[in-house]
Amino acid sequence: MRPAFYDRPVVEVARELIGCVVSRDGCAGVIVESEAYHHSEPACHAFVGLTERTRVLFGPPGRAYVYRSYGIHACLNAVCEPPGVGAAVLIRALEPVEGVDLMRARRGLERVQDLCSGPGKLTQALGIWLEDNGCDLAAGPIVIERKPRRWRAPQVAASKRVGITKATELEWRFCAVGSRCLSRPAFSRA
DNA sequence: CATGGGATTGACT
DNA sequence: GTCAATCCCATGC
Repeated sequence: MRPAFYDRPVVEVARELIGCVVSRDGCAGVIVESEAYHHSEPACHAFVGLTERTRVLFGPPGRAYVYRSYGIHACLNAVCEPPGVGAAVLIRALEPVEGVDLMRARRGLERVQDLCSGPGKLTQALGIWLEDNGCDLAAGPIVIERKPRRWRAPQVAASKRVGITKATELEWRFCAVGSRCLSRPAFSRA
């Protein structure tokens, strides 16, 4: 989508990204899990302010923020809200729809539900790495597009974010109810 | 300049 | 259930 889609409150964008499609170089998947992060709360990388690492987070909406996690993995975010506001949606899980065999080769696994069911897994499956940091999500190489018809109105559950130690009370995680490709089961409903 | 800690995953007890 | 891998960044001395 165009930058205007992302130029809104990050929690709103996180919810609406459920059902949208992420693609890169022939591999694609439907977003089934997302989380919102905002510079006003300490779980967000942008909480520390503008640094070299957070430059993209504070930049224009509609760009990819890709960072290294635990020294090993890459995680993909969509930057939201106007320039000067550090906010992004972490893409946590996809349901594979295209390029499944290439994803299997990259992951070294067979089962479709194991290919993209986690933030580090989906970047490996799609070939996303740190070089993609800052790329325009409308122009690529990583592209996010509107929902396919069958995903028009997925039932979405809200719950607490996963894997963080600060601001754990916020229910800023969103899941497509019933998907078998979530990183963890969805709990509460919204 | 040294150090600690991750928005995780997969292998192992 | 526990735990190591691995490295960049932010913090503190």
